[in-house]
Amino acid sequence: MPELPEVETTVRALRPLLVGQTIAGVWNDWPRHIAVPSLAELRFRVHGRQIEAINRRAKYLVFDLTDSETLIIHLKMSGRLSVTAQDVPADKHVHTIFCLENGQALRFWDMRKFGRVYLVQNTDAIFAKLGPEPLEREFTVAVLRGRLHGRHRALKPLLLDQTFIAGVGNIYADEALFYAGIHPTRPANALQAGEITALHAAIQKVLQLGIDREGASIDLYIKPDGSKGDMQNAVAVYQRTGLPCLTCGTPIERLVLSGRSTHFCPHCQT
DNA sequence: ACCGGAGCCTGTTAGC
DNA sequence: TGCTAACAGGCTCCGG
Repeated sequence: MPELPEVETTVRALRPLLVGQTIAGVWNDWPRHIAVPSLAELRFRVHGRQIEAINRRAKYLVFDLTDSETLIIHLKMSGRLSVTAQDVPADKHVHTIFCLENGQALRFWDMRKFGRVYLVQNTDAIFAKLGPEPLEREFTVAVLRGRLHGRHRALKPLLLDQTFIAGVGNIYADEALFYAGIHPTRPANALQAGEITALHAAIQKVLQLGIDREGASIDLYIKPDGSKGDMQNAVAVYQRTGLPCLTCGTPIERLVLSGRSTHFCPHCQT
């Protein structure tokens, strides 16, 4: 399940392989992969356009193309991107391929077919509602405090809400609450000042750790070169149900909040 | 305005 | 043993 660190790792790996390259064509065997526009129009509009830059916004990969076209890819929970020679046979789970003029191809592997491709000239419709980028300088303790104010919702589902904060998913939400020492069911507006500071620090800490370790290869995520990340070896609570807390030894517990599995230490998180 | 839940998918796993 | 049903999860849409 690619979250901010996994998407960032993917962006960094793709950049040297794709920036400056020109798109020659699009192969697709599952048109619903293309959210907007139609497959036919996407083919027409990306043909001959060069990839000028690749960046990340929330969990989206953002490819700036020439002529103000922007190609956006969301990996959702099972998406993987890789760059290989065009003549490499496609795996059955590859549903979209961008062929390049240099003989290489960007392949979108997506076993569960939740991922989506967008091609737009104005990204506002896709990005307008997203919350702040948690690793940007603008995301201060005061900003977090302001966004928590007046919210009654439990913290875990709130951290997963992309309009509240962008890029955090199930793994890093659990990890952040653990390091902040906050129980996942605590209402957002019940946090003390010190807890908000701790939560802010914990969010940044776990996301940066995830980037430094090149993502968590827990479910289906692997890096574009096919190798695993290393963050799965550094999780404190995620999918560690029944195992001893790294801090106090108490068995990690699991509960379901808003339909999402949630892992926490009942002793350290209050 | 806010929030929870269904639905989209398919490989894996638990249970009969 | 072989089969089916439940499960996982990011996000959008719908209803309370």
